[in-house]
Amino acid sequence: MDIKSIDKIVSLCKRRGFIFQSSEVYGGLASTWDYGHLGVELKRKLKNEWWQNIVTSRDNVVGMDAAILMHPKVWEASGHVENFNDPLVDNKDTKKRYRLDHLLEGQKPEVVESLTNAIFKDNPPEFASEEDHIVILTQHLNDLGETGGSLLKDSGVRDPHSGAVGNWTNPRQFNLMFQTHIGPTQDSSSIAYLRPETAQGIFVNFANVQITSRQKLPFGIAQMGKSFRNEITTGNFLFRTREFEQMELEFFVHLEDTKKWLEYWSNERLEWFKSLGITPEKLRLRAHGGDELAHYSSACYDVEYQFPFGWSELEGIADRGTFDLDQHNAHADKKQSYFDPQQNKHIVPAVVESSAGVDRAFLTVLVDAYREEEVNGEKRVLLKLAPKLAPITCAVFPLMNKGEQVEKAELLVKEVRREFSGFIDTGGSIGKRYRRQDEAGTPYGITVDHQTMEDDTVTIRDRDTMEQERISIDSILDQLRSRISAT
RNA sequence: GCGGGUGUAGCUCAGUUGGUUGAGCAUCAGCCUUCCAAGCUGAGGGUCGCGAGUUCGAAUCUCGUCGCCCGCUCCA
Repeated sequence: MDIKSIDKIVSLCKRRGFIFQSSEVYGGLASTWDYGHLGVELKRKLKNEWWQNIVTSRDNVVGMDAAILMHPKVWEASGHVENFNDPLVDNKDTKKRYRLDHLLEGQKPEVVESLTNAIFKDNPPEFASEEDHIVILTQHLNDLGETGGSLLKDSGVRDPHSGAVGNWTNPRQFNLMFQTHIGPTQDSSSIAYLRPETAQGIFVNFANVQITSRQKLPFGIAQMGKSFRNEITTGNFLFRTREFEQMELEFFVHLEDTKKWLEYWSNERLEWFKSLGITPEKLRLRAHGGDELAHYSSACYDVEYQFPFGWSELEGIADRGTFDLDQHNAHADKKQSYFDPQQNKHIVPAVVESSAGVDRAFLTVLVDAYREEEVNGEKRVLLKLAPKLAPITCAVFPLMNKGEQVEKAELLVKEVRREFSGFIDTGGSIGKRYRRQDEAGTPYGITVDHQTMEDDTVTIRDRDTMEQERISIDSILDQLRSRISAT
């Protein structure tokens, strides 16, 4: 599948009612998308699959649902206020952009020294380490504002891409958290943030949930919901957006067991994606290198999918140690701890996190399902969605759009709807109606014909094979059940 | 944010040196009655992304702006 196929999927999504661009009538809002009538069904089914797999089917995981707005101190404790931003600089000559700290790390010692002298003149502070040195330089350069760029240039900071001294812009700070105000007036005391991850809602409720659910280590708390990040660069359709939905599991364990559980959940999560019918060869687990790890994490696996635009992350499974609970214990009045009966003392549990993007999973399912086939010299576009995920499970057609066949079809679609999502289509030739449903990803089509009127049988047609079988109308629900469970 | 590309009907695209925007598909109504999109008749749908400028006249030329795509960076 080539890179163009994302465009084809965007087009199909709009044409069939999966995804529309947000605020389209006002010219659109950058990288925000709305789910249409088919999209919302697919998304709900995807989320239900996750909840069923992570929460409902397990006795050691419970769910919760925290508010999007939280006390601002949550984000100070979590490190997001401090760390969730990156000063960036651009080289106007090469048009390349760098994170300032990464850029400085790669410079020669004399360049760093020259910068240090320029910033601190004659009394530089003590640097605990080389890393600390870079952090402090980055901070000061960022604070310099108007003169930062020329300072970089004068100190001879080179562009790793060209090897030449860069024509640098002033460093600019991007805070990735959306700020808002609580209360009718916008004074500074009312600043709040839209959460950049759902995880913190779980951490600050750890003790509440643990005590009320009477769970013992190891156990998990799961949540799904919207999160917001002011991404510098968005794109690839639904892949990177500023408003997105997460499915997160925080699994609390004894500190010495994190490695074991990290392996366990990494494999569980990879298998889950496979269970959605996604091509296994296009899924992989990739361990993070040391330099890729987030500030809170000591080990991490990504579940990745091979998109037309390359291997990209669907989900991160991370060992966060005791970082989060420690942070809240240091900042908050109320302590988050666990009484371990074996050791007869209070401990701070470590956590293994699995954090998946709903919209990314949605995009993956669509991209993976998209097919163009040649049938009798004609192109057939279909979505080979897993039947359990398809927005419409079964469409019903009267072969002729008249009289008793239509009445019968209306009765049958009602029957289908007792358990599955059904849709009746009376318009156009039967072939055209099958193809419409192929494009929507509907796995089964039931057709009422002349024979139905004589012996109460109908044909059921399979989307993928296009083969039909004649069945009794009494067995429709049984047929659908067994066909779905067989996939 | 910077660089490159792009924007005409729901979708895919035409549109000449500047002169009243077209096609195919889709949609809707009717006819036809047929198990894999192409039968017949008719209808609806566009301030050519938006705003200025040049011009007698702009989809077309210029500038600005917004959205989308690719790259740089970051992440779910």
